[in-house]
Amino acid sequence: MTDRRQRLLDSLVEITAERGLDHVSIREVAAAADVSIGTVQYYCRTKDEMVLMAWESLAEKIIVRAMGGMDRGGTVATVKECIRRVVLELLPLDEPRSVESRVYLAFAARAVISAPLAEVQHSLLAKLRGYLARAFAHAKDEGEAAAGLEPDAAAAATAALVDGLLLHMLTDPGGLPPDSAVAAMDAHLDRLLPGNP
Amino acid sequence: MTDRRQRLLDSLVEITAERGLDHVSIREVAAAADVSIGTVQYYCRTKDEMVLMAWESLAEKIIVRAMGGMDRGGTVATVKECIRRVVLELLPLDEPRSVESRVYLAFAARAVISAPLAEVQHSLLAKLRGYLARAFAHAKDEGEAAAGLEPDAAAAATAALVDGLLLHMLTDPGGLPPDSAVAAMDAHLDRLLPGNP
DNA sequence: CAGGGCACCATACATCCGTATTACATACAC
DNA sequence: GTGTATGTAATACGGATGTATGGTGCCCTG
Repeated sequence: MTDRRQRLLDSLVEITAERGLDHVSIREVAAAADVSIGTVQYYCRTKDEMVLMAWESLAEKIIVRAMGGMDRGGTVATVKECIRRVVLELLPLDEPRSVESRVYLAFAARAVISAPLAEVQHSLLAKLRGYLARAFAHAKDEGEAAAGLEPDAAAAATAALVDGLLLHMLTDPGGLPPDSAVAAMDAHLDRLLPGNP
Repeated sequence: MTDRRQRLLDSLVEITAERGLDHVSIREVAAAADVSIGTVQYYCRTKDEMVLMAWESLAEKIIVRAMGGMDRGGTVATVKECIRRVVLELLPLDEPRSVESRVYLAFAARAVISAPLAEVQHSLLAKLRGYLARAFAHAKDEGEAAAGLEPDAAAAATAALVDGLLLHMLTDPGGLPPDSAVAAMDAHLDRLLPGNP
């Protein structure tokens, strides 16, 4: 079944999180998943295809978890709280999300060079920005937004801030501890959507 | 002379910008700089050392240009304009800065894995945040800042936003064109430092 | 002029990589 | 029962990589 394929992609993610995307090889993935090289080749014709499939799999997982974040934990009072949950879900605030973020960053960095990977990144960011833009527009309708707020621009800035905080948390953990990152995000949202909660 | 060493590091940067940090090899660098493998080894004992030296060289160049940005172009009216010049200097808004940003991102992504590279990144971000924090503090003293602005937090958020915009411009150019990135940065600064210019 | 250090080069070696090929099982079709 | 598809494995091959080694010209000092 396809769970064999997924185990291979999970192994790739694991290796990438621990040692970086450059240390990923067919042999390493095969060993980590405890299968032969031939089996890896059976599911992924080429290494580039394997990396692309893993990236698609991870991007899907990220977007599902982030978007689903607003549903969990009962009802939400304000649009701001809704947005806050989504973006905080994307930051490396615990071990599993740290793994995910490290791999996300590795794939994103490679997307600068690889067109197929860039396509996945484009789709991921488009969904995130789209969701945020709708949320900001809704907040504007509800009168929760700051004067003159443009939903699309606010969405682009918020998405960029999330990834910037993620980048700095991962590459300079001493300079930007988790608390500061969350505080920066909260201050940003407070500026865009003033109000109590 | 040491210009030989610098030519090697420049070649490494060039290769990284065009094909990514994984395609950097001693042979490729030697060929790009039109020297022998042995010469590369003479200046850099190991490949990791070569990459680290290139990263240190680039980080220095980036910080000098960004900090120096406020001096160029005559006097500056406001603190906001001063900050704006520095951060816009860091975005990939033309070819040379696009090259620089691509390489910066490649090094930053590797800093997640490599401690020596992370140290350089920490130093780079500390200088940037330090400068921004002093600027925000100065703006606060001058009464140009929004109510309740905390210089350190504003600096961390601004630095993160710059790198987030950089990341999205490079990995999803279709989703975040240069104009939108500049607009997002301007809107961010307007929120922190309201006022005419 | 003798000699030593510096900058540079060519080559060799072991290792790892991506991929292709071949073979071996099991299961299901006819 | 024979044949065919599917999943898994073992191995081979050409190429690239990091590094070590030995050698060559050249300048400078004595």
